[in-house]
Amino acid sequence: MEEQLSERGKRILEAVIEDYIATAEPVGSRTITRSHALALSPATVRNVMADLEEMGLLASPHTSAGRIPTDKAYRLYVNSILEAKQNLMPGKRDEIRRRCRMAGKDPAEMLKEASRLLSTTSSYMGVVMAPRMAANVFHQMEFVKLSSHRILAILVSQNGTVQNRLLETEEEIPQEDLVRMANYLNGMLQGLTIAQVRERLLAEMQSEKVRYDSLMARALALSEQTIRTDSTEIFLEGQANILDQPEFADAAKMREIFRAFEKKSLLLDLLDRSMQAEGVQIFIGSESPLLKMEGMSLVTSTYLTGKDTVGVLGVIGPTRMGYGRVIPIVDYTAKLISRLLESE
Amino acid sequence: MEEQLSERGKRILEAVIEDYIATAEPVGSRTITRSHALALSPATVRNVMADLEEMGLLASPHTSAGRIPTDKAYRLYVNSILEAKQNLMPGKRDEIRRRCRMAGKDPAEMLKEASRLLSTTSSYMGVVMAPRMAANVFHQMEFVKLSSHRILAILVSQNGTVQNRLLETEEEIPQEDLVRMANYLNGMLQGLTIAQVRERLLAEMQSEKVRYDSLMARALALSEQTIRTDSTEIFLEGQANILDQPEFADAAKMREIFRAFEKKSLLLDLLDRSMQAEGVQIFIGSESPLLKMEGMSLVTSTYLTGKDTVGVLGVIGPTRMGYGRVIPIVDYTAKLISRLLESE
DNA sequence: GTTTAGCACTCAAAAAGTTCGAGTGCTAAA
DNA sequence: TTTAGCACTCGAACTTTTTGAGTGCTAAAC
Repeated sequence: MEEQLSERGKRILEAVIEDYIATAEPVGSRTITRSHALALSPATVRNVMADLEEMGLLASPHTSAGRIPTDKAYRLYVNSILEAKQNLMPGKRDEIRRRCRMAGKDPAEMLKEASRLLSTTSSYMGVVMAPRMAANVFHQMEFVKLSSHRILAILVSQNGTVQNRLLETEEEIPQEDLVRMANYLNGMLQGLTIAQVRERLLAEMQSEKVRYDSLMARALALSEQTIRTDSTEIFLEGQANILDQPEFADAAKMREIFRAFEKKSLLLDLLDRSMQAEGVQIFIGSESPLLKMEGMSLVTSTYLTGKDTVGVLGVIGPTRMGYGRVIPIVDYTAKLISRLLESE
Repeated sequence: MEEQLSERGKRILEAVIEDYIATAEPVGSRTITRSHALALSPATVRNVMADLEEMGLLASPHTSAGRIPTDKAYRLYVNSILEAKQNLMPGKRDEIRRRCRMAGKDPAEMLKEASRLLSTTSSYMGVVMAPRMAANVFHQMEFVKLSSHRILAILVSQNGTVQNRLLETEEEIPQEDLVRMANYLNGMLQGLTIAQVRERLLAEMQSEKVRYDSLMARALALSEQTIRTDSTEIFLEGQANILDQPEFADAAKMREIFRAFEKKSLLLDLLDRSMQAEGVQIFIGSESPLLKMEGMSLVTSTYLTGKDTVGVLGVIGPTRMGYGRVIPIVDYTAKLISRLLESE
């Protein structure tokens, strides 16, 4: 634990990590001297590896197997990549752009597409969390009368996000009233964020003047119902990709993982956390608070859809993940999506 | 193949199927005499089983194993269940109703919820195909101006289905014009189905009078863009459930299945087919045209969301599925959804 | 003082060999 | 027609053996 990491140690550690990422097999001293042009004999490498093991950077599954990197080693490795700030290979960049057919899609669809994009280009799972509705800017509200007692409420945000809700009313409300209600609300709520809208509606419902205007009261009630829910959407795509990872080959583990991701609330926690900081962030295996994330890592980046509306997207894969490849993909995709979504 | 199925043969076949459904293990003559109160010795059962095998209803994986039912046997079995028209256990019925919290949801969300419902109550996969948009009845169209060159088009069907599309315009269109355009279109398209709307728009775009009214022309163009796509949505839920099925325990098979369902087009074909006929339909393993469906069966039923709008929902599980349980679930859910969705 | 060759040792995985028992088909008696 | 009896089959599960990649240590080489 004490000793400082020498330059040579660093190179060997890197070699182990890269080999392990490539093969998913414990890496032996021999393999390393062959694949990575180090002018060292296996014996020397062995010595160094023993040191690395002592430092908690490598572990051996059993005596006569090679070494595998620990989470601590991955962390070191990833940090050095992040520092280097590698650029995305131009080929990949083109691929991403090409696959990114977003024309005419509304934001929700675009995010789903982005998730799919992340999953196919990384060949792991893509995940995108939509910005909290609360941060969106109110643009317009509309009440569409479907039949005598059914009204469809449509809430449009400035960035094009649409939320609708089907409302059943006790008494029939005439069409003109619906229009007047919408006008009244649209005037009142212009330019507020959805969170502010919510407050404003509640405040307004308390106020004196509303007491005597049943139309307004009703308008407030309806809009309040519409805006009440704020379920953050998460788009998780490419789950089948993780089936290809040898570390999850056994059925029990697979099941566990799929079950874990079925409850999106876990994921939500994690993504929420990575929304705190800007830019690319990485959670490696045990660093994540999700027990079920054992053996998995998450590479995320924040993206913007407007001034204050920030969402998170990223890639989930095995801890043994091609970080060098994935990090730029996530980074670039986040920027691309920000560009495409930012209200002009 | 020749011989007719005797009453006794039928009972034994049924016993084999039910045991196999319960255990997923080949069923031996012994087991049957024990579990199903047949006053017969194993030897007799063996004789009968040999006959059944000859008829192509049973198969043995190898000499010293029990027998498993063939798809042909399942077909026979399922038909007899369908004839019997079992009712859903009242407990299950309550469970379904209770879990079915649909208040305030728009149709798309309700269908997704229904799919989840099917999956949890059956413990297989739930699948719901939304009715083709084309069959929906046009109710209203709305253009919301988001910024100078971005317009959000919202298309509302009579049943509450909403479809929106983000449009970029070359030149800025003033708000009043958007309102006039919407009014013009809404007047023209009232009460038509979406399919008819599409035709009508195209026809109108050809007509003389539009040539000289650029506003109308633009209105038509925008609405045509909005309505152009008709991607049928499919909601597939509970995929993790099939991981619990012993027959898919091995990783390769799982992967194959997940991959197959990732492309929803395959599923679409199959569901489209089952939309031809009314009521509960069953596709057993090899009967399905999907090669990948090997070992899987599909129980579907049509549902209605209006007069002519028909969708399909159902359960996908292993061929070795509890049909007696699943069929009533699917049947009842279809009816429930029809009731909830039918425009009052 | 590193570095490396050499060597005994370890241990999982693969291969080969055993045992076990559920299940069969056939025959002959009930 | 049914059933008891019995020899036979064959995969699953368990054991044993073999194999070889990999290790740690020691002592010689640089």
